[in-house]
Amino acid sequence: MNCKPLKKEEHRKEMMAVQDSMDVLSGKWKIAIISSICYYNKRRFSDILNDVVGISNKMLSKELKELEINKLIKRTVLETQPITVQYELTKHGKSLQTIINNLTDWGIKHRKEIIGDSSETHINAEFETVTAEII
Amino acid sequence: MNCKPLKKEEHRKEMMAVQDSMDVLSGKWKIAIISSICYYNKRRFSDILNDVVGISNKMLSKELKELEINKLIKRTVLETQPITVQYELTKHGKSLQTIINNLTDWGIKHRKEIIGDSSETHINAEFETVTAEII
DNA sequence: CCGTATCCCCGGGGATACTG
DNA sequence: CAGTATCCCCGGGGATACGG
Repeated sequence: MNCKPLKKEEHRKEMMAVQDSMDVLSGKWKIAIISSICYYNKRRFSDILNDVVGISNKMLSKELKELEINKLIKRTVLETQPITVQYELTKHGKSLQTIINNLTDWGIKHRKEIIGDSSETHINAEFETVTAEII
Repeated sequence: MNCKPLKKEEHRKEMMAVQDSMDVLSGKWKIAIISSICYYNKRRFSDILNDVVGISNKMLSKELKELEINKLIKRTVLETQPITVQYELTKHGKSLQTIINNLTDWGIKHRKEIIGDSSETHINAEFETVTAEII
């Protein structure tokens, strides 16, 4: 988005590229998953399931598959008993760090901009726990 | 995502921040809209409707509203006849440029990584035109 | 343990028509 | 022109159960 100096044609290509990135990252849980794996370096299915609060096994399976297709993570089956599976970031996956750091910084700026506050909760956090079953 | 050196608590905060950013950006059309406005500097509703291929007026209206709530764009009603409305990026909106540039660069890298190719079409492009009605 | 299969619901979002 | 209102469909995604 260098805005001004670009010809329309180049602008179109830039937009496609951004969209490609977003397609890879914008799944509901992608970043949380990447972050979990990155934080622990190597991580197993059930561990990630615990790290990423709220995700179902179905979704985790699906998101991991997509991340693998996009070559961001590597999946390794360990011949333990019973079988365990290990996930880790590929080089390509690690190359996301800059992006994620920028998104982090901007997210903090944004929070201040919007609510002038750096409270605990995620801005769009859901509050199911509050509305929990009464009956 | 500085991965290693962070305590769990800080890691949690970082993830929230990234998620805040993604919530703002990951709408189906957000980036295209921002990009359109940025490219032309000031832009009207119907113009954006044309720029962003495939978007409906309903969605455009909705997305613009969200962008405005997040203070990324400024909406100005012009007292023309009939009325026209002008959208432009706020300072906060413009602060996204770094992010979007990074996403652009990464998107290009990613395309090469995945298909070893820099063809014309958007990776996940839909191909409805091909499967168009035969009957 | 690591997923897949099945069921089912809800809301995202398109098409179209209408208003100020 | 710049949206709202209405209708309606489809698939994302949760809960649960099952298989290797």
